[in-house]
Amino acid sequence: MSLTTAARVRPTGQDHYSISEVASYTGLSAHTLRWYERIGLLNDVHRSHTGQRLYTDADLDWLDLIGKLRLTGMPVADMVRYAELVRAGDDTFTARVQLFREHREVVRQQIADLQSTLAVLDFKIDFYEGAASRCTP
Amino acid sequence: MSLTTAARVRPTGQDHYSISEVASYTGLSAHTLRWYERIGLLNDVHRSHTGQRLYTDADLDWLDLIGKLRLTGMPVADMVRYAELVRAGDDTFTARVQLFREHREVVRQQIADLQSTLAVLDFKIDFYEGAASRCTP
DNA sequence: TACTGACTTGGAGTGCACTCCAAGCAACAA
DNA sequence: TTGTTGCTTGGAGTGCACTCCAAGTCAGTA
Repeated sequence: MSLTTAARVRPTGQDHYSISEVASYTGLSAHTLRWYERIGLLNDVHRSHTGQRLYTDADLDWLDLIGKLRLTGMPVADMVRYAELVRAGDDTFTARVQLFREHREVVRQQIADLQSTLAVLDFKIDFYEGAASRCTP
Repeated sequence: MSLTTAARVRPTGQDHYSISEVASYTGLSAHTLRWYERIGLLNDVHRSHTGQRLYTDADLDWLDLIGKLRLTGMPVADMVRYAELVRAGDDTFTARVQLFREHREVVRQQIADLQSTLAVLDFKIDFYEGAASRCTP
């Protein structure tokens, strides 16, 4: 759910990255990157003359955003929907902002839920520590 | 991920609730409640003379806790592990508190991730609204 | 030339957390 | 007596998000 041990550095600013460089940067597997492309979550990636994928900085920016949304539990289908809106052009600004507004509420609710759970965890930990200290005074 | 339209009220304080009452209270389905019991996430539930489940207030308390942990994305297997520790008795206090400490860090990281996403969403929404207001001044 | 390693594909497989199904039983209403 | 409702079971099915596989291509090195 969090960072991997990958480098997470954009290799050189060369604006064309191999799939393994992108995998290492994003923490996604090469499999997943190809799958994202297949389902339309990523625009068709440029190819070298031998057919290998060359990702651009714009692709990495997009993957950064997707990664954030994914961390919030947004379903892949919803992210694909957003990708389609972006591809459809500037007429979809209203739809996009609405999608984000709705998702912002979801995220706020999640934060509230997590904070309430955090309170419970704190309480439980205090309880168990209190019990332990009473057992070993 | 959040509340359903269910009642979410403990019916009467009668200390024995049918599976459908518990389903309505917790927002889980009756299927899921039986499944939780089967996998050991819930202790064996008391039965009526006809074999129907009668949940106690203690069961509801437990389900409240499980629900909190579930909201934080704790895997069911980990929750089962905790349930086993509780069943194993007071010798497992240390293990339990360690489990909670570790999970607390996970939850804190999730909150941080969500807040960073929230900032991105705010930025995107401001951007799209700015663009919209420039188009329709 | 032979090998290694990184890449390509479509389709099949995996793990998780449910979710449903078919068949059956008990209590109650018309 | 005949429904209807609500419950029971083990096992099979579902949807999601990957994850892997087999067979093949290409570039670079020994």
